[in-house]
Amino acid sequence: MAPSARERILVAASELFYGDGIANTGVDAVVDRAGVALGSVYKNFGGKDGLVEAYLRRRDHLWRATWERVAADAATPLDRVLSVFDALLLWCRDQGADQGCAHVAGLVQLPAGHPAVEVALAHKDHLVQRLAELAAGLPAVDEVVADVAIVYEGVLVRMQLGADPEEVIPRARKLAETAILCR
Amino acid sequence: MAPSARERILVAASELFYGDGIANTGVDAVVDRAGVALGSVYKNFGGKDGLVEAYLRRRDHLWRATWERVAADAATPLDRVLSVFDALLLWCRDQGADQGCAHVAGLVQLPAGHPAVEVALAHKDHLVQRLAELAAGLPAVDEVVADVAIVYEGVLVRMQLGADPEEVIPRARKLAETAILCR
DNA sequence: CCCCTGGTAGAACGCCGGTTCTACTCCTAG
DNA sequence: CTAGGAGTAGAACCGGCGTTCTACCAGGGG
Repeated sequence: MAPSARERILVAASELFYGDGIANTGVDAVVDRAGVALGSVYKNFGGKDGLVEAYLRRRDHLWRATWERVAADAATPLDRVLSVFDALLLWCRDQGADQGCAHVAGLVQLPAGHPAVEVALAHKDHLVQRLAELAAGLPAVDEVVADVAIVYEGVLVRMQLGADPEEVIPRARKLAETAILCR
Repeated sequence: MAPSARERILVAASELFYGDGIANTGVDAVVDRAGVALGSVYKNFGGKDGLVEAYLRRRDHLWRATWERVAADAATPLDRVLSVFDALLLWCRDQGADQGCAHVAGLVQLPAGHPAVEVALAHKDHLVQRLAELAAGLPAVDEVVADVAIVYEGVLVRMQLGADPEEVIPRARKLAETAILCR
């Protein structure tokens, strides 16, 4: 069956908010791209703020799913922490990440107090939280997580600046690995 | 003598654009904070776009100056590449960087084709360019630069997410160092 | 059969913010 | 002394965009 208006809106918003920026994307543009009535946006999300929040929430959901799928295949604690990079490469191959992290971008663009801000912060909290769980078994877990988090955020920005995912993500993985091993 | 209106505007714009976001900061807000007439903004910068461009240009200028000052004190090629982190720590201590990199933020917020976009890109070009020059003498310069760039961008994002500069910058420096040495 | 839910279509409102304009003041170089 | 550049103060314009409202339509469960 045809996807619901809600889903179509969310997909269109995702592409536009991520590609052109949140402030630069009008509700009208989302409506046009989704091929949907303006009212449907307000029926489903209550307004642009709600739409932005749902957009980040959905992206968070999708990311966690692909990461978990990849992490499940990792055997050792080392491979498990480094699975963020494998998941990221997978993510880039079918979604692209040439605008960096949508949640960091959200934090930059949204005014303090915007409902979507806490979603973005929760996304990042979850990142280090989950990294710590996956690193269990390694010595100095906190140190490892802090290092991996730096490299992870860094590679996202580098891609935003035009770096090739296929080249830079493996490099980041290696970088994080030697940081963990050569301590 | 009292600073010129142009300078006052630039300082106020810097604080507001960086702290609250570019799109979220109206020209009026800049005018109020600078204690200046609205006309002075348009006399000096031609409009908000020009002001944004000048804001990023000035920040680029300031950053290069502090980096060069720090880099000049480094004796070995290793210390020279790693001087970005020393400079960053210095920068954070008197300007703060709790919103991450202003140029990356600019790229996220500004529509494609905005005059300030090329300023931001030039800033990042210069970063890797200068890193390569400073790394001269080390084996595999390109690899080193790519790694350091990742770590540098990463630590900026981590600070934006609330990490303490005094803790995370030294960690990033160490991280980059072991990446270079344990190759 | 009917009503409720979800969706459509389009007009209209209202505000915010970037921009422009005019008139006035102060200071300094020539 | 004076002309011009820099700055001020404030009003006014206007376009974009988020939001609201009304009227209408399809379908499925009670």
